[in-house]
Amino acid sequence: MSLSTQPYKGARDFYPEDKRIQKYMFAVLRRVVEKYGYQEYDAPILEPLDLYTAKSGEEIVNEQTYQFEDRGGRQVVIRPEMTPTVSRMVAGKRQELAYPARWYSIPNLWRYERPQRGRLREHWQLNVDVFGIDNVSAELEMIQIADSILKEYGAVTDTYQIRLNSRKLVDSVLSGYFKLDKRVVRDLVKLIDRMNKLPADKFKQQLKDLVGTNAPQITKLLQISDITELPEELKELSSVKELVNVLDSLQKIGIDNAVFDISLMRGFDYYTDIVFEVFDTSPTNNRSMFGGGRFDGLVGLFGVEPIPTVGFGMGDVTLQNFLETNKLLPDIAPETDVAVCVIGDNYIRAQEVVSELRDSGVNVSVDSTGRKIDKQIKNADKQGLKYVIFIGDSELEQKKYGLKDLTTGTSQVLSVQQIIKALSK
RNA sequence: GCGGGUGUAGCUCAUCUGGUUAGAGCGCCGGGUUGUGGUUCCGGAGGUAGUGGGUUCGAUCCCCAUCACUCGCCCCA
Repeated sequence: MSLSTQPYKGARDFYPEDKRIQKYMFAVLRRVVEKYGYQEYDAPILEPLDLYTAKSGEEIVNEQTYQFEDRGGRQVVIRPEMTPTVSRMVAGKRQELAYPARWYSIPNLWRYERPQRGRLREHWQLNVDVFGIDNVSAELEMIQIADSILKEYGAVTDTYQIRLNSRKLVDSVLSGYFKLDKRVVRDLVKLIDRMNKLPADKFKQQLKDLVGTNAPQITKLLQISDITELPEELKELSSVKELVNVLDSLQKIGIDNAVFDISLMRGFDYYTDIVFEVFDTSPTNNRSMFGGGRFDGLVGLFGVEPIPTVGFGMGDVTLQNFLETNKLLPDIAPETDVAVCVIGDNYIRAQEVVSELRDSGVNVSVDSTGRKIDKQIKNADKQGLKYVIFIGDSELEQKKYGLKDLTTGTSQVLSVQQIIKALSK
């Protein structure tokens, strides 16, 4: 029986060509987020179990996380999300942080479930959070960042859609306006969340079972596509006014693909107010690429005064699907700039030239195999390198070396300094 | 956790309703005389058909189990 070469179920190996793509994707994320004044943090991949049981649903923690008992008898979880961790960190230094605190991270997260398109067991997720802002400028900034990220990749606005809703609004409507029982509200929220996945008649039936005579009115409400279509009495709610404010502001700063979606719920209980998601509009990736919202209560779970927080997360798997579908991933060159073909027994003598190149910031790999030149060139080409340099007896004597561009097939004979110049542009 | 699909060479796939030594393209390796790849020509290696069991004179093909991949459901961080 031989060992399998496959990576663990639902997790990916990153061969150099894959890692290059990831590096590119993350570089864009970091660049944009840092432009907005966010600072990077990190934390351990392991957390104590009760960090999650304190605030998430039982099922998620018990059935969808990797847990174990460590040698000291502690219940440990491999982090399935970053939000509890960052809340923990902020709570821990609550007194000494400068607010608003703008933080980001790109952690790898694990969840135990069946892999499918856009959803693996291990993924990386950009987490962007701002702590200490209690007005909608924070929500606005989050959406602006999300939008900037996609634009930085070269995405055009009709390939994605930003959807907004408000937990407060939904709550006011269902418990206030329709006077529904708390338990009914909770079930209804879950049902609405699945609205677009259920067949229309099935949804209708379940809705009727849940809310009885209110069904026609709720159905009507769910069909609203623009926030101005809400009944007049609801428009007076502060939650509605805030949403209108955000939507208007987005228009003003040039983001015109944001819409109100009263059916948008998001799975987590910890959201307290405005929530948003960015959807990939291509039919092959019918998923939200990222989502977030306001969760003012989390930091307070650690026994300190609560801090208003808005944040969002964005997974690398759905993002990569989006980028691939829209052909937004460039060809990414390897880290190595040039391969040196050593001709004859000159490996040691070539070192001086190689060092000079490296000292000038050129990434150089040296073929020390001693095999024929055509093999050496072929190998460099296969690795995706753009240049090779030939170093043999005559070159070392004349201190001039052949520089060959493998993409064009042309070559020049140059001094080391000239090579450095040629490679630096 | 539940359901559908798939599993033949490194990769993409053939093997026509079960029938003798399972094929192709690409890739890989070697060569076309000694210091320049990608084209072309010649040659070559490589598969116990995911794994285990069953039916059959005979199984890549049918049945069961199992594993993996994949799509969807549940759930969604």
